[in-house]
Amino acid sequence: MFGPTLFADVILPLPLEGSFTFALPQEMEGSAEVGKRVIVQFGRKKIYTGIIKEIHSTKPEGYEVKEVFEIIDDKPIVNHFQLLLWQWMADYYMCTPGEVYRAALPTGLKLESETNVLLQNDLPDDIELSEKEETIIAFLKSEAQLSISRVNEILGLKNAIPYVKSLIEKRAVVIEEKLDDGFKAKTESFVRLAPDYQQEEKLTEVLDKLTRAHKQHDLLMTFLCLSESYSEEDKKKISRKQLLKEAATNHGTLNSLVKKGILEINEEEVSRLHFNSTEKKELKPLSEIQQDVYANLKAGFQEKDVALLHGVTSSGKTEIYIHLIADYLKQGKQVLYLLPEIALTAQIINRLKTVFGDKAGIYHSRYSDAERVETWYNILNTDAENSYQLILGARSALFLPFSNLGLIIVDEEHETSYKQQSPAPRYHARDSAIVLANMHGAKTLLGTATPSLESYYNAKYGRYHFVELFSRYLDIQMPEVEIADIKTARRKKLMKSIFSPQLLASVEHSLTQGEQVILFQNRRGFSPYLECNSCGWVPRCTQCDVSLTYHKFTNYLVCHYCGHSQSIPRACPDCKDEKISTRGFGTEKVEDEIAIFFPQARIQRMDLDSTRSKNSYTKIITDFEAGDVDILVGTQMVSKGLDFDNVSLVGILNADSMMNFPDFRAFERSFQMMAQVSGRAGRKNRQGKVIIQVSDPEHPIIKDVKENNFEAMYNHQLAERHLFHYPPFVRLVMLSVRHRDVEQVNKTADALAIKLRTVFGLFLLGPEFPIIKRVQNRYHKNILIKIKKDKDASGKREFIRQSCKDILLNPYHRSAQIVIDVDPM
DNA sequence: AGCACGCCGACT
DNA sequence: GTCGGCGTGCTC
Repeated sequence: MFGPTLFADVILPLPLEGSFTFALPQEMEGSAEVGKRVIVQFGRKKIYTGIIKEIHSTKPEGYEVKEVFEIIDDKPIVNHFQLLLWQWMADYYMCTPGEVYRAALPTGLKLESETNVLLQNDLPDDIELSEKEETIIAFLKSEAQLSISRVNEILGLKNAIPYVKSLIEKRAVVIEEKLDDGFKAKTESFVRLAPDYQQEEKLTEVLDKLTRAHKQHDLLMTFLCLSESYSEEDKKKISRKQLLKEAATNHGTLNSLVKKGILEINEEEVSRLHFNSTEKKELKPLSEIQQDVYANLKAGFQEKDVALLHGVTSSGKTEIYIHLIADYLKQGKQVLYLLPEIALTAQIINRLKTVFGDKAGIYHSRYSDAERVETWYNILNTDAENSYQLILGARSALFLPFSNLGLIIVDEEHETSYKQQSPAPRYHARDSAIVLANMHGAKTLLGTATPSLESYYNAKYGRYHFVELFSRYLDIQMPEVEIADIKTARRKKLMKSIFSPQLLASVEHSLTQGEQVILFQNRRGFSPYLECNSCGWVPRCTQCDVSLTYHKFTNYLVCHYCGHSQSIPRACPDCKDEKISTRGFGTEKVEDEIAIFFPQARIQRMDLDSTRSKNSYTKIITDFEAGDVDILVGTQMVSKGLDFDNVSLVGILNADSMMNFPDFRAFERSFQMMAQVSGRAGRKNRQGKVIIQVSDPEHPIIKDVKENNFEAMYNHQLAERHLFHYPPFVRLVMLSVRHRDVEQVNKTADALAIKLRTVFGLFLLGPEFPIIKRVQNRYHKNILIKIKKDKDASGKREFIRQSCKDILLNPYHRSAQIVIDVDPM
């Protein structure tokens, strides 16, 4: 007997280490290829789509090999560069290749099976069934098939499998594994002339006959007019939707013409991507300064692979990017332009679309999954006519099947949202972009008005090429920054609600001038929490260890960690007092309070809650741009990617809350945030104003913001990071031990720490409870490891990985969960 | 992750 | 006695 000769190592979308080997049946030997998807059975019944990582002829020892069910693709959908990137990510961020695969592919490309329960064909009617089994059968008679989750739902059980199993034994039902269809091409109906009527004479004849059927006559005429304007290649077809709209008629009329055999309707696949081949505009010429920067960057790329462009807001960075992109596209290279999710606004997209037209594609979470799949295929087919050469996208765009990258731009490089928090892979898109670029021999450009300390350090010490651009475009002046000392104001009873007198006066002034105001409060909701006036009781989340945030609009208390919400207690459960009042303030409260002082002003709020629906975000921005809003109240969302022309005042309501955040990056972040928000003030020909309300006006960070002194802030922070061993001088790895039971968390975390301390010694901090020690009923305890940069980093990583594995092998600890976060933010 | 198996407490 | 909980082990 001859066994199979070829085997495929397959990556499965599971949190399991390594890949799994399947046998390739003879008939697949020719078509199997690395990067193609395969359908395989894994475990007793589950079916998954895996990716072929390698093909070889080494028969694995020690277990029975299963066969590949089917090869899905004609051509690989994942290329060599991608597999390399996945491998690097799994390695560096200490997760499994399956987890990377999960994150990388749009959902429509990874099918997973679902178990369906079906009625046995010749159902014997003399079987005895329990009540629950009867229920299942009754439902099956009306619904034909039920998923396991549906069965659970019907029976109101968590796990109904035993009942299904018993039914199978009684030969009443069968089960089958069904793959979701996943991606489906979109179809549209097209109308064309039937072959018999394609000659002129025939048509005239028909039109004459139709004189009595006015509607049909008109419809046919409309069709002919429309098809006139199309070229031969389109074979004179018109979309049904368009035809009916133009002819202002209904389906019936069209159907009559079809019945008479004059017209035909066909379903055809169409693209979901929008190609509108608009006239492309010429590149705007660069200003002299921009031209210098452009030349400087190009020269820098001759020597270094990464460049950092530190350019103040409105310095025209985007214009420089556009020229660089054009340059790489001309060389036939692909370009990836990464932006944080919230900065991917219509503004920036339109700007690039007008220059690059159909060469530019967009990829981010607000696009449907089907669109993402089409974008994926589009990039895969590099030689196709409509192939994108430039992709504008959020961090996940990193995973697209680029084959020929020349340049990656990471805009707003300092943004923490580039780091994926969960689930694994907890990757940083900026750092991964640099790695990806290296694989392609491409260059990376990091751009920002407020560099991260990491990038700044790399630039300062020569790892990156460094370019600074300090003059604003059209010589717009930097805003004047004023500090409002709210501690003193409060003592002197000068504060009006949450506003300092300076701020109110300035808002008044701006409004009378017909100018717009932005108020920034880095906290959503109405109040951070409620508190009982007599006993100090604070409502807390039942699942997590946090106080609930009060949302006035919905009149609910919401947990910002798990999303749990509940209504407001009428009285304090502890002391029965009915006086419960709000403490602190969020965007909602700012919105309410400012309305009291300026009742005639049009106020709009922009935060996670007000932009939840699909188009609300764009609407708020267009309204604000159009001048339909006087005061915009928002969280950090207002600081991203918006170019407003008429904003003369920016108010930062509570700088303390950012600076007092217990994190070693708090000062860096506060500085960046304040600088970014300030950048929204002062456009065109007048100087804008920024008012920062803060309790400690003498704080060095406040001083640095006021003087717009980047250097001072960076140098001071760098010195501190150096002294206390924090990034960029060391690499951090955060281990989070989680368990339902506090005692268990303590014990497991301690055991892990002891093991790790043998290598890391004093470079291990903790274990300690984070500020939020319980999330969704699980206790967390963190261990922070600092890895010195000069040492063998990959060996250390391996040691950490192994230690976690060892701990979880110990029966005493195995019920705990350990989450590894490399370079946590 | 998902699933099966096996052990233990609390109810018809 | 069985139902349903959860801990444990395995998947090419």
